[in-house]
Amino acid sequence: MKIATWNVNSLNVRMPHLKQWLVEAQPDVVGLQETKLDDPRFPDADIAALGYRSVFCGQKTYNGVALLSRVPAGECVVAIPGFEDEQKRVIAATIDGVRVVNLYVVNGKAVGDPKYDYKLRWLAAVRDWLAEEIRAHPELVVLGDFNIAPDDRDVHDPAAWHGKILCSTPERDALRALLDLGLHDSFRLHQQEAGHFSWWDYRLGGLRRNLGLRIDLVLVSEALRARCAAAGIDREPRTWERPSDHAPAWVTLAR
DNA sequence: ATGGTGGGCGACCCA
Repeated sequence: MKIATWNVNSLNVRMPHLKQWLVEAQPDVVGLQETKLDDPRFPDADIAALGYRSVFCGQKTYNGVALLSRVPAGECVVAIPGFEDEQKRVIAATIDGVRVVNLYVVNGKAVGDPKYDYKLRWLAAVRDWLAEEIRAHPELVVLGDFNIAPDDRDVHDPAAWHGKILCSTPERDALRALLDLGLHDSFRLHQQEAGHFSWWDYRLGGLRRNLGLRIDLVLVSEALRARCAAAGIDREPRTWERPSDHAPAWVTLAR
């Protein structure tokens, strides 16, 4: 079972990319972020033609998340319980017996910005929610655009990024609090090397100069850890014409 | 040099 995450930065623009990548990568489950489509505009028929069911929770212009799956998704949840939030950033469902939570974590803009405070409050609410989810569903995958680079190996220039947005200690502590629920960064179960990234800024020739961060993660619960056979990042779609600024990240779970 | 590119929308906001 191959499970992936991809921030597509507008599903309208990126449908051709998504199609090509689905054919090539053959994932069983995909969490999408930044679809930027309200629900009536979600292209579920086009995606069904590619062999995937869709559940989705979107809004116009900003945010928007979806889960695509080969088999039907059940028990779908589209908000953090008990947390007032206008922004469509979460969708969870049970697929083939695995609970999958797809997050589009708040970017935060800059340390100290009001959006940064919202990011930390949002992550605290997610932590409380996931504590309940992992209790109810021990076989849990939490994936998405976390907008946090877990440690300095995940940053092209740790000195330049030190303390900055996506790398600050409170953000990393908030991610740590999620991992402390009993989740593992699947990529680091298989790869310890620095310099593997999932996002490159459109500006400054970010991809060409490899000015990247690894902020797109697939976390697996302890109960799934032994089944986690491989993990990786598909850099290639980032090199295609008119790409998303993010690359897909994935994990395969053995039966 | 506090820049730059991209998406969506509608003449700025978000990343």
